[in-house]
Amino acid sequence: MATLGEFIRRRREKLRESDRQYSLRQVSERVGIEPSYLSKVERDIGSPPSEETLIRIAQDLELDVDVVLALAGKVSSDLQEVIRRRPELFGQFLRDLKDLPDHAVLRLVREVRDGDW
Amino acid sequence: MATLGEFIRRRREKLRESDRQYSLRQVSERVGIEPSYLSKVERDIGSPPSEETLIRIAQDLELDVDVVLALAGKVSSDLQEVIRRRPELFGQFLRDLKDLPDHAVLRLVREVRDGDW
DNA sequence: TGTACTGTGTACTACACAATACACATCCTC
DNA sequence: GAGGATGTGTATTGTGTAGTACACAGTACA
Repeated sequence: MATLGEFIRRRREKLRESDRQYSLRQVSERVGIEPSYLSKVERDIGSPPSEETLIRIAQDLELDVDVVLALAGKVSSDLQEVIRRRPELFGQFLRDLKDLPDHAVLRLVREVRDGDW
Repeated sequence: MATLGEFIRRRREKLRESDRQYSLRQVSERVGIEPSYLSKVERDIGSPPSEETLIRIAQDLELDVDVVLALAGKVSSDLQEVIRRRPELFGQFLRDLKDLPDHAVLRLVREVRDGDW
């Protein structure tokens, strides 16, 4: 798995092949941070940006927010909120799901979506 | 719902009715923090303790760790880890479950526990 | 060939977090 | 009524977070 910095840099350079708007400076300007800071982020120097900044970066580069946050060692605050509202329920549930293979979890996902809840 | 401080204080005073070992000072000593700090925590003054400290408090008072962390606005780092390992999968899943009533989630919990996974 | 843009290095900073240290007044209880 | 235990007020602190500011060297291109 890539680091946060590698992941962002690769994506930005990919987008830049077909669109000059994706230089480090232009992205940093749209996102609202200093170019030197984005440069550091892309080289994994220092602590990763805040959740808000990571979300803006992910959006500008059309990346999955949860994946970007995960690479930064974070969990989106709205997901945390889901757990905090019912800590016993979701705490236990997640620990039960922890080691289930993807396909088993996906089966549950489909069940919830199709079911008559 | 009670605040973190109220919740801890009530529990400690309850335990203390039948066991003098649960004075603020004695709990703080077992937990490894200053009495004045625990006093502030119980009165919701300042920012809540770190995850590690909250876990030790919860264990000393025999409280559910996830509930105590939730009252402090936190989510246990091992639960966060579960999400960070598979952010797309669990991100979507949790958002799907967000508004499901308890009984429906419990049905899923039982399914996972009893099922042939 | 200069000017405009590229990414990067160094120094600095404001703020929040997670506490400690210690004195103080009050209360049991023997 | 003396000594220890109880909870609390005030001041202070070290560490990490999340950046900014700005100068600098290399590259592109017109």
